Amino acid sequence: MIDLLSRLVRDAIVAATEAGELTLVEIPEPHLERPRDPSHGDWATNVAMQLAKPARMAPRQIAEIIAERMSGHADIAAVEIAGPGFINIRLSAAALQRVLRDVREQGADYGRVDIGKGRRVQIEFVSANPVGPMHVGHGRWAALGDSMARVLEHAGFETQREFYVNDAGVQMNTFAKSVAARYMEINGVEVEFAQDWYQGAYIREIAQEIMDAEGPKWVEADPEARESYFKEQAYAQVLDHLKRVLHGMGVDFDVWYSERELHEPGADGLSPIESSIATLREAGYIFEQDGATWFRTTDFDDDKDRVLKKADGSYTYFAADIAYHKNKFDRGFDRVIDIWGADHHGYVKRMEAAVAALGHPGKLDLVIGQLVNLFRDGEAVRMSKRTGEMVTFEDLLDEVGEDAARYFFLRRSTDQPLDFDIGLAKEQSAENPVFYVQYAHARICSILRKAAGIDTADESVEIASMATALIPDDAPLHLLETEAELSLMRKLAEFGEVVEVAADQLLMHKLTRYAEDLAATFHQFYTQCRVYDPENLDLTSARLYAVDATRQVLANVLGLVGVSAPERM
RNA sequence: GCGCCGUUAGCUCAGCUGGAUAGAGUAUCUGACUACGAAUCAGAAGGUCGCAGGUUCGAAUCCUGCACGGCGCACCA
Repeated sequence: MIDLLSRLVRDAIVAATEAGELTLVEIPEPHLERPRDPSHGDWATNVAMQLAKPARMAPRQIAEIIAERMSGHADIAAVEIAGPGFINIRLSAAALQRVLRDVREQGADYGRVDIGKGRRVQIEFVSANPVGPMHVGHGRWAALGDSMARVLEHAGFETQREFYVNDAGVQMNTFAKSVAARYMEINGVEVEFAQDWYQGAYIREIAQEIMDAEGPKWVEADPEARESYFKEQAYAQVLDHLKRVLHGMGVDFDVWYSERELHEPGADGLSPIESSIATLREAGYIFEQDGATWFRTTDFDDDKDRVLKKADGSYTYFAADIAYHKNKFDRGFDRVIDIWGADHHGYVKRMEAAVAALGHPGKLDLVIGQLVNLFRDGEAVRMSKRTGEMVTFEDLLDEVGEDAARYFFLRRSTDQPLDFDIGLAKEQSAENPVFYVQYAHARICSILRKAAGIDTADESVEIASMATALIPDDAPLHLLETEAELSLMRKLAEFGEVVEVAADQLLMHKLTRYAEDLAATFHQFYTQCRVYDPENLDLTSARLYAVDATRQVLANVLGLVGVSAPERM
């Protein structure tokens, strides 16, 4: 719709210029926006104000000329000039009614846009270290990244979800030592447990599982052999936990990328890390100093240069991450998105430097999400990974459920810290927005069942096909003309723009906001318009048509959020 | 000390690349179910957009400075 209007405005300007009514060298791309105030119409443009200077005419006079040439189109009910020179456009009822036909025709595909044009984008998110259970912040990234993938797919991108597993660092050794020590304790052997090892109770649980499976035979084993065996066992358990929890909330990764691959020599004898450093060296960004190998990130606006290879010969985490990102681009992605917690934001500059130095400037989007603070009954829940005092994400899911968790995580803009109130998320009341939206969907299904004479308890009926059979294709939609009906259709028409903005700017909270808007608009419509009326079957079928379209769009937006659209609650 | 993010109604937050009288939800008060789901709807009240300058036809939005809060600032990951 916006494209159509934009073209109409532009055509009007071109025509007026050709007719000599306007004197312009260049025709601008008109900017259309939705006025805040509904009395200003469905769309507005300030193009007349922008043209005032180049055309050397008063904005209102230009607006008159454009408006004159726009009116008369079947999709436009009115074109008005307002204020200093705004052109307010009101869509005709016919244009809005056509939206309903689009929804019915396109179904689950309604709202698709094509800003991606088939480009391949990879989204890397969560990427929790495999040394402990997922925490609540990881849950937020999981919800965010997965919805982002869904939205980008809806916007014409080919997407891939990837989890980077940091399974190669010293932390893995610390992790192994911690588990081994607990194992020894279980077997009554006194061991020293270092301050900086993992303190969490889950370490003991992992040790216990190994104990249960294999008995005490590792007590007498060579400490190194024990550690390396325990490392792999514990790692496997944690990875399994991560996959299980993520799958439980509907998040499935296409690729689990192991950092270890980056340290393995390839066909040319060089590991990916070594060869990516070689690439940077050829490009002239590498130097040696104090026995270490450095990457001159200050060439790219970083505060200081960064070490890639330490004096002791080992590589930094950053070196591995450079190799990893080189690998991503080598795999042919046109665009790469990383979602990081705010505690890693200090890392942004150097990563951007690396991607630019590798020859892919501008292809990396770093989304920095603020952290999650858990509250229970107004009290902050204190957590520390080090001391092991924590509510895991799995605990939270068990308590509030996947729908509430995912919905709450997406409700705030990502650069806003999230205060997550466990009590509120659990509450099944109007205070809880996820129920508000789901209720609208369930209510619609109930109306449809009612109109079709189907008992609410009958779960054998598939709503969508039932509705298609119930509501005729040629329902007299021209009967839909009250304000409540028009508002509903306007809101449905907005969905594509929401997808476009969410995809373009990676703003997932637009989805939940729209979902709540649409639900509210529907509830208002419902209050004012009786849908099922045996005395007026024409109007009934037209309204059922609108109601079913609303059901479809609610299902679509909830699908992007990753939350279920229940048919009864 | 430096950097990033934030500061908007009592509370939690929107405000789309500068636009018209700054919006929702919630809390408070008042109304609406003997017809489709009241987990709903309608109305009232609630603001110095942290502070001070600047840019221009026009600023919550852009620039500068300051204040407050969160998070970072390793040859850790």
